[in-house]
Amino acid sequence: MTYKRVIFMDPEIKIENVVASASFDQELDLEEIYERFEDAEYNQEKFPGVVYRLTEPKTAALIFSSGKLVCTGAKNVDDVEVAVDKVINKLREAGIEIKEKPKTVVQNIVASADLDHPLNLNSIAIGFGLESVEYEPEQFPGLVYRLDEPNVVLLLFGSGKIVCTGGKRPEDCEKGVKKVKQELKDLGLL
Amino acid sequence: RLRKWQKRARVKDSTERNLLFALGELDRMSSQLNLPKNLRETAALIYRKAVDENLIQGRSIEGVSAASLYASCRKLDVPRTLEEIAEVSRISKKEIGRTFRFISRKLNLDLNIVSPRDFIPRFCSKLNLSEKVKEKAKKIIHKAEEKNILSGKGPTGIAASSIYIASIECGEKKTQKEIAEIASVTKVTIRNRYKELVKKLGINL
DNA sequence: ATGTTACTTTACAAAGC
DNA sequence: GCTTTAAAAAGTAACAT
Repeated sequence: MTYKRVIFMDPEIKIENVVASASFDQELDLEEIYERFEDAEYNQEKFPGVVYRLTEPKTAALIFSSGKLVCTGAKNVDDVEVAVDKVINKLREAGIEIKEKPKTVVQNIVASADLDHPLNLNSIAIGFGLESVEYEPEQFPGLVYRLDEPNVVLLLFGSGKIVCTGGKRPEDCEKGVKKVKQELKDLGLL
Repeated sequence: RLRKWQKRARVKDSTERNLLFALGELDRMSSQLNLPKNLRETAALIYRKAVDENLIQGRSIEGVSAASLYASCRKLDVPRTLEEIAEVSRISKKEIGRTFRFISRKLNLDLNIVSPRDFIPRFCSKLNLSEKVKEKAKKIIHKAEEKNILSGKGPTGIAASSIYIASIECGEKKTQKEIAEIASVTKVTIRNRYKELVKKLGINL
């Protein structure tokens, strides 16, 4: 840990949630899974997938009859793999044949960061341009800022805290935060 | 050819029927809220523009009407709360809010950011407060803006708290409950905001 | 009067209505 | 479009103590 990390991780971001998807290339009998899992939820009327929660890592898996799966709640990309492995083991223990582990694809990463400096959202909205920003304090306390490169959405708060979402890789969030930080500096708002 | 012509006539027909319905909605909501004529006209202009840009697709006419009305109030810097608009509409304030954000982005309405100051004249009038209270409340807001202690806070809550403080300072005290009802915020919010304003602006009550 | 819980916003996949 | 899942930010609201 190292040098490289210290240098390139500059705008320390904390990954709060990772959403990923995967596909077992086979159909699954959700009724069977629901019966054999002690703690799974399944209400067809409510939602077409089985909801299965893991405590370690604390995540939730949504299992569909098509054999596709969604994993949410992981605090880092590696935990997604751990969670999916546990779901596979659980399925096999329940007597459901799973040929091999599918590739997981990260679909979204939510991260938080702190600029350690209060922000004037009014000035930022005007400085960034009312057309590229959304700030409606009656509806939500955060200022919504959409970036094209990287393709992420940032929520800026008066406290200086930031939420970055929409990234596919941790670097997307890193870059996004770095970019707003620089833009704020350029406008003399930080 | 004849079919094509008939189809066009039918489309034109329904478009006109929808426009009439929307204008009727705008008029109905406007009268219920006692909005002035120029504001109704602005709302109609915004609605027509939304139709021209095909923004109604996938949205209800009532929702776009309510959002257009909210937008026109914003355009003229005499904002109503989403709560107030929702009260005279069948659409929820959540949906009116999303529709409003959508059309204001697409139509480049370039609206000013809502300032708590914009609510002072209307709220004070409803509370029968004097010109002196209005001016004092605006001064409080101005100082708070300079100190940047308003970012992210709801403008109606700040307007309400400023009025609460100003009414006491001017000897025309109104209760938190009275102000809360007119500003559509809870008394808890007024209490929290006024305590913060008093503390951070060094006001002695 | 305070405390807890819950809802607002952002992104994203999944299958089905 | 909606439904469900997760998580953060800060403000406001609703209901309980």
